[in-house]
Amino acid sequence: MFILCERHRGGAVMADKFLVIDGSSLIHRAFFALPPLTTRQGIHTGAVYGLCNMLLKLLDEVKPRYMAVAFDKSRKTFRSKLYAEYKAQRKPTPSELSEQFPLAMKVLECMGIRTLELDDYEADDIIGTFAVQAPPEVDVIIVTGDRDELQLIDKRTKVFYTKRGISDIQVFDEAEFAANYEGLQPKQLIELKGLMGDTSDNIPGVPGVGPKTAMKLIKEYGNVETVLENIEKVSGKSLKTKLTDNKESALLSKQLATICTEAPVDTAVQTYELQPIKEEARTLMQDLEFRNMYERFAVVLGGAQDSFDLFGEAVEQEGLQQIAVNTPQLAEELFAALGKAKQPVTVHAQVAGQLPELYFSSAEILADNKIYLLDAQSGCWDKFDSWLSDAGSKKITIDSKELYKCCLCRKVKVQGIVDDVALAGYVADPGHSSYSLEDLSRRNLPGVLATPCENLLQLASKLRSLLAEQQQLKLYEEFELPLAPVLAQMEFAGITPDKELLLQLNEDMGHRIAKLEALAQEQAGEEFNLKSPKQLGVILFERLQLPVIKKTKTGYSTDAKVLEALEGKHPLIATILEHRKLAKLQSTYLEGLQPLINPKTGRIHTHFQQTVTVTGRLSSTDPNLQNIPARTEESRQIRRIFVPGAGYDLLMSCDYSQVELRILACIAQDELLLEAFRHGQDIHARTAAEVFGVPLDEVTPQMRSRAKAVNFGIVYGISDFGLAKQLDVGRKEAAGYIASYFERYTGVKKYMEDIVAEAREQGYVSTLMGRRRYLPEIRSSNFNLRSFAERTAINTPIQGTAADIMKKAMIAVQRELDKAQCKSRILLQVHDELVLEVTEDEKEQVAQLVRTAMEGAASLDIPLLADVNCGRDWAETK
DNA sequence: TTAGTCACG
DNA sequence: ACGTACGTGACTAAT
Repeated sequence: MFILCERHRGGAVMADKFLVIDGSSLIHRAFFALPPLTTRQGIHTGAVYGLCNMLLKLLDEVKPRYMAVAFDKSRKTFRSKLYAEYKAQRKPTPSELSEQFPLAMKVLECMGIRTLELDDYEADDIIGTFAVQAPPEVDVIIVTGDRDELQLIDKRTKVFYTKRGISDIQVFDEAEFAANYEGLQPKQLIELKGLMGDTSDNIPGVPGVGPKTAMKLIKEYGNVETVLENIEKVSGKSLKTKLTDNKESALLSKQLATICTEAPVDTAVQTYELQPIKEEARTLMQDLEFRNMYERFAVVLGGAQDSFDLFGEAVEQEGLQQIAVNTPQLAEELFAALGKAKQPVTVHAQVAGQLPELYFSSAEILADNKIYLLDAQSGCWDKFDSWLSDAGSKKITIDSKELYKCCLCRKVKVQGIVDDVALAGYVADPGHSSYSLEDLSRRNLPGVLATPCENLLQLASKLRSLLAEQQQLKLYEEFELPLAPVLAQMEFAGITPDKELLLQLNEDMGHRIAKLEALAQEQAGEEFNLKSPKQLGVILFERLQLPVIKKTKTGYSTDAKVLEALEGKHPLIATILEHRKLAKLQSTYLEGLQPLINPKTGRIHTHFQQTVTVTGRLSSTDPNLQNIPARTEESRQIRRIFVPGAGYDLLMSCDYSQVELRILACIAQDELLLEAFRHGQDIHARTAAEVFGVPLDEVTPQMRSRAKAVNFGIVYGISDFGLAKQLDVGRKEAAGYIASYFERYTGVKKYMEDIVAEAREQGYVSTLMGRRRYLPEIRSSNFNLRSFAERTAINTPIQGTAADIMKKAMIAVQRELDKAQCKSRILLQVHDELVLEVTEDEKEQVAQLVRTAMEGAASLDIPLLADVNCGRDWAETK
């Protein structure tokens, strides 16, 4: 979402960062530190691969606005230095190393990152020039494996120095430098070098003066010149002689060690601004066999990503003209073409860098061998807003949510999207892992690989007829298609975190974890990584000889169940359990959420995936806001982080009460279950009464909790083993519960048998709304596979129907909010819960509206119930 | 990249 | 006589 990713400009909160990389020293480091990776053609790529990985990390962490990579042009001294290392380490030859430089430069340039080299200058000098001449409002960060460059540190210039290898970075600013160099100024580094010299750089210095003496002298006199003026005051006769005899050498050495800050390079910082990655980089990465590298860069730099492959390729292959709409004439031309289109127009939205782009095509436009590209910077976009929001102008797309979002940035509500082929493909068969244009075309248009526009048009018509055949058109048109704009609104809105609280909780958690770590080391009697199940296994089961309860494929199991069983046998166990819990909370929720707070909006914009799950549920990623802790009081504190944003007063949580069991009752037509719900009974207590054969008012809390587990188990496709494990009772006892359950709930029992038989016959199961899931393995002769498919057959109609109902509810809630022109809005969906942001004055109205919409989303034989709660944070809404 | 672990409904 | 609850995503270590 470009508008949200846009950098702060003017009145910036943070200064722009200029990342200046010493390509030579890093390649050198990487070359010797990393495994000698080669391609099939025998090209050494290890060092460049390492450099790329490092850049990715830097881009991600530093988020620079500008970047340049400097290389040494004259590499003679460099080479001789390398040869010694080569002899010592038996690594690839220096000539192979020198080949790394042009390769690295090629890769960087291909990605759109500027590289620099200059005759008669070293990388140092180029870097020094940037450090001094970059505009004062820019922060400069130098990344290097060369300690000399520490002399460039000043208020706005930091050095990331790579210690051994390239992954271990030490950050030097003025304070860190002082701490490492006994209080010297960074600029005094050259004075040190002037006296002690540097053999690897052929700087002679004063023979016989090493780091210790040099440091002492410079600390006392400040610079080489003053030292030389005061030779007679220096203690030690031989030192006096050495200094006297090497005055010239000392002064020359100082000069040699001084990095030039006036190299003739282009210092106009704008020309180093990072750009979205160029498409050519993809091919080069493939040639070099760098897996995922292009995509990883595309993520940090921006640029076309996967689902658009086909567009890019087709444009080239077919010799189509891609027309960037950036003049009023071209805008007029496109506008006319859109007006003339008899068939729907295909629109593809994507975010390149920070800007949304729309690609337009249609059968007619294609006949002219054209594709139009419109971006937000062109100044022509306004003209198309009305077309985009005109319901009569039919549009076909893939990923309509992205299109909605791109236009929401401009406050335009897109209408007239008649097809989203990804959603169509997903409804037709939700079992695939990808619904990209390429994969959809491969699966549904065998042998036809045309232009993206043609593929979209063909896919839309083909999938439509398939859906009609499968009686899924309604599901597609009335559930999935209209849900997309609702999700777009939710993602666009995002949810506000209380950043202060987040940092506070993180700090507290950090202290608690540190204490536990120390305690664990003490209790174990040795140091080990608590986060490593493997190391922990060795400690527990070999050193401490604790009984092995469970094994995994690779060794001992150390999961919470196992640890709980061992609790009490050794004090370490309790420490580990506590540490695990806290470390999880910290890394996933406290640390993990921070980078996902959008700097522009200050909010967290999750992504709701509409084509991921096999059951029809949504999923949430980057971050996953559907698994924020809730189950224990302590972990629920994390939910306090989520608060109403500016202009809102409360969060409102609306959740369905027992949807899945209600749905089970209806699908199974089980009289007992239906009756329980009709009478509004506590469903788990009622189940307990039935299973344990006692009157409702004699059900104990333990009986109720067991019955609750039975109810869950039923929905999952119960087994005595699973239930026994869950309840921590014997298998026979669990089997007994199940038997008595089925004795009472005969409708449920029959449903389970029938649905498995139906799945076997048809090859799929369906939800009440006709959503299908194919289960080919239900006919497998492999017991495991078949059993799994059978449990799935039982669960999917229940989970899937619940998902369908929630989708319908969301569409209704959004419609009603819009109709009533409410400011309040939906932010999150957590399977059976909606979270909204509301204003105090709309509170009652919205509560009423949401409850009505949710409870009316389906008419079953029994009523649906939704509970509504408000609070000043998410934890309070329970 | 995979396996283990654990957060949610 | 098989070996097991359904559906997700993120983080970490180790390959």
